[in-house]
Amino acid sequence: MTISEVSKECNITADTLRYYERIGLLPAIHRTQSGIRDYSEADCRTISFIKCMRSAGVQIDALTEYMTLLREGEGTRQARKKILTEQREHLVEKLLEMQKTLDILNKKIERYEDKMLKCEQEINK
Amino acid sequence: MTISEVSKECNITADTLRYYERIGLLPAIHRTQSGIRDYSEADCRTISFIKCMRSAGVQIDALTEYMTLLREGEGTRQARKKILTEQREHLVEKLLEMQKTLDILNKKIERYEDKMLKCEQEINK
DNA sequence: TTATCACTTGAAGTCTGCTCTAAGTCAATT
DNA sequence: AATTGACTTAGAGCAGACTTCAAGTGATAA
Repeated sequence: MTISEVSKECNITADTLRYYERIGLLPAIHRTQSGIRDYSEADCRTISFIKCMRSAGVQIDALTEYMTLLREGEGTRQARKKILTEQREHLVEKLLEMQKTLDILNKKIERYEDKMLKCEQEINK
Repeated sequence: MTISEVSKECNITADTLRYYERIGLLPAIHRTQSGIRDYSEADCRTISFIKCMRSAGVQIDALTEYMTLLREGEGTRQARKKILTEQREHLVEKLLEMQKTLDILNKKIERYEDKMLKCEQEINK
């Protein structure tokens, strides 16, 4: 697959894909004779995974570390698992915090609704 | 309250507090004769609210807009409510996305555990 | 009185994560 | 043969959100 195909399929710009490769988040992608990137199915799955993690706020550094270990093979399984569980913890923490914020927002919005209702009643008296 | 007291209480650096004031997210804080910031209880509540929203990823721009409207008074109630409900929608969206990511992470970690278990069994044969 | 300390300012610097530009290559169509 | 269009590169630029710096003020403790 060419960069633009992957870009469309994964909804990620070509610039970002090249950027990810440059910083080592993606491996060196296979090229055609003319030097054009040719992404494999596995590359696509990797990209989807990265996109998912990034959209949830997982830092590029952590992902890069994980991907690097993955390329290093079997011996790094423990280390990879550790990264994933760490990131899971961060995620859970963030989720709780956001839940708390959502509660506060809900209450605030409710108060706005109450106030507006009262105003209307005042007008219709 | 001085900037350092607020800084400690709200767990936000003095630099950030000054920065927030400079960009208009916080109002011009009352000063002592010698020009030192003197935060009120209301200021503190505002700061706590901002901190909460920021930690959930609400953009400074949206908060600034909200705070500006708040200072403009009663006539801006509708507009303020709109901002809050918009931000709530963003939050809910993000929460769902993160939940999805968490599921994927959980599955991936599970697979690591399975594999490791199998390896152990292999060794103990 | 001098040193210390918390505060002040405006501006520059930093970090993360892209995003864009300029200049060029290559393959395919007109 | 020339044009089109998708690709390539290195490197610059940008947005958001701080963070640090340099230089200065003003109150208080030794």
